[in-house]
Amino acid sequence: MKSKLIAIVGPTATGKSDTAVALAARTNGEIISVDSAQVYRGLDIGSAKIKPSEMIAADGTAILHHLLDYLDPKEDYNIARFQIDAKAAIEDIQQRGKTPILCGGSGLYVHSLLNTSYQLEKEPGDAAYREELKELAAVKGLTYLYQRLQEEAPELAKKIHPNDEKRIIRALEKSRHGATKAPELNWESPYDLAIFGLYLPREILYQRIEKRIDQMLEAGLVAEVKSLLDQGVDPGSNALTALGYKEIIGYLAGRYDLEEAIRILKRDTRHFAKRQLTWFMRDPRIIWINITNMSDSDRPHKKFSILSSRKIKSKGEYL
RNA sequence: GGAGGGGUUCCCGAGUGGCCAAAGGGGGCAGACUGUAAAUCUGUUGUCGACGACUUCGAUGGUUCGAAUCCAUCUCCCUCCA
Repeated sequence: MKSKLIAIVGPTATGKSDTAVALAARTNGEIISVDSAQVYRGLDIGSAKIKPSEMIAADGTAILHHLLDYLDPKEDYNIARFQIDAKAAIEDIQQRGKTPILCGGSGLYVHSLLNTSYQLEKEPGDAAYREELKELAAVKGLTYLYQRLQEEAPELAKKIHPNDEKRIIRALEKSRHGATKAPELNWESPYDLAIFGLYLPREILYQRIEKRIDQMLEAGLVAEVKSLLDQGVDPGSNALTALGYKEIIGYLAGRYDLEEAIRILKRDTRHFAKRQLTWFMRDPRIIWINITNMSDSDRPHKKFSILSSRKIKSKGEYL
């Protein structure tokens, strides 16, 4: 018998965090953040991390959050580590008799938890070899690497575009450790699963994104980035290449003015939201909820009542 | 008032007689995605009953078998001189 698990997904700026808190309060749940930027300490404003005060539900229940703020921004991170950490958190929550609620917008990370085909432990990483391949790409050209991949692991090469350096290198890395082909995608979940997607029409979504970015600026995003830099975090680090950070860094480095940085950040965030949408729309298990006509104040409640009463519109219905 | 430069597809910007529905970039839209994923990469972007047709390169008229490209007039913008 599979154990129960709830997930709240959707593009950025749709109010996933609030919804998850409201839901957790009613389901005796704890929240696991599925977000590649919010794992870092000090990335608060730009990553739109939930504040401690917001972790208290309307009825006063304090909701526990996992996988937030547990990494130094100087550390590198990856999906394999995330999978281990998140699975441990899920198990921990379940053992205490609570309901794990996944909440986040990193599509790949969500997949790695909810699809049995993601057996990352079978595909070890090889940092040294990766560096070597990067060198090779720079010296001999990407085409050379791609051809090498085609010879070594044609099945792997088939799924990768010749321009996609990161994936070519990773595939070569896998091939060296015995992989010959990519795993099949499936929608089989290890859990008794309910995934809810928060949906907003594109136009409204984009408005909310812009508004949220303006608020981040007001809340001191520039100062946050400066402080991270002052702490010696490398501008090219994993943490600082996140949205909201790399754009402000460009401004601080004098590559353009603040106005331009904001423009770029808004644009990049729109692009990101689209990618998130593309990712989640593929997943046939997601139950989509159109939250257009819910105001900010009643959103958590309404969202919750929709989720709990199961008066849910399916993807097909609202589209 | 005089001299010069320029108005190109959503935007920027190339194109100086046919190979131009028009390079390139941006933006938009769509997609991929299994150890950097808020990353990386791809496709598409005048209209249509669509291996063809139609409309487009400030406007109008002309030259030519053929024009975004040449000529004339008009119009708007920019620079310099007065």
